[in-house]
Amino acid sequence: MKLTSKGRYAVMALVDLARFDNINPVSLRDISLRQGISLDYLEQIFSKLKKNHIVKSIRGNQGGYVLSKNPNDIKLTNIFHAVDEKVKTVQCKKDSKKGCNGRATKCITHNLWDELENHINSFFEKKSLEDLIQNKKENRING
Amino acid sequence: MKLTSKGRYAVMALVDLARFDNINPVSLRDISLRQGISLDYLEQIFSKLKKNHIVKSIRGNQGGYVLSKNPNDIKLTNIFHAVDEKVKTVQCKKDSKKGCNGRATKCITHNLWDELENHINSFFEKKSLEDLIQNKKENRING
DNA sequence: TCTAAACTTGACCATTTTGGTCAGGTATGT
DNA sequence: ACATACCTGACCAAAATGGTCAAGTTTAGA
Ligand code: FES
Ligand code: FES
Repeated sequence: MKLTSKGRYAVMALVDLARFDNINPVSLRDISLRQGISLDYLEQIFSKLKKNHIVKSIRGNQGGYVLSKNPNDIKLTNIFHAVDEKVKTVQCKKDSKKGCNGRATKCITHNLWDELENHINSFFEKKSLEDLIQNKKENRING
Repeated sequence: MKLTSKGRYAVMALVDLARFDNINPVSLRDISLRQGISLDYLEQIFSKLKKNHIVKSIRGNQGGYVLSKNPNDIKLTNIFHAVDEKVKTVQCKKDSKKGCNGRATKCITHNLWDELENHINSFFEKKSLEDLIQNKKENRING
């Protein structure tokens, strides 16, 4: 079970973006340099974030991206959903009665994996971008 | 983030095994047929389970595998650890002060991923094989 | 108006991981 | 002796990952 870089980068980039308080658009180039993420890869990620209305783009010189919502309204769930980072504990479809590999029934551990999936998703539903900035501020005060 | 088949199969197979109450050894062939898992693949998995003292093997005719501990003492953590199914939310080493991709410091979201990892692992530490058999029995009574 | 900065799109690709298969063994109960 | 079942290790195809590369389009500002 591992978290892919795409999901991790998406959150990192948005936290970086959120720190600038939406006053000026932030260029991907800046995020790329600060966070050490390939610019080309960031472009792929932000294209998806934009399609999912998490960020807005401002084209042209001095352009860049801004958050399109309040950081409190952007949950990790939304971000992960936008970049196709899904939690998958099973291979069989939820709505189907069939099991994995096309077997006739669900397997004996099926409930367990459902529980696990819910357990993980609940973490993503609770955390918002705001929480991550808060932590940042706390860290700055404490450190 | 997905759970690999290896981890899923390991748990499935052990639940199957645990249902037979350790009286007679259970052959991988039987588990393979009942659970729909390739025999050759099961052998790889059980080799690791054996090395980690989760099961014992009995060779020869009428041989097979038995649990080497009480189902209550076998947590999902132990099983996953045995088959190298790890939870990895980051790429950087925990003990190192360096960040991912060999960067000098940890990234701004590092704490978050640590939290996530702990959140997931806590699920695996709580659940034992016994819990899964219990559920099975309950299901049989209720259904 | 021209140009550089920055967004946009989509094809492409090397490496790694996954989820196995295959071909041989070896041990042991009957 | 022979069938059953464990054991070992090599091998492999397909998918996912984590990008790169090329060729644009849009717009601010000189
Ligand atoms: S997880 Fe799909 S059938 Fe059990
Ligand atoms: S996760 Fe490795 S540096 Fe942040």
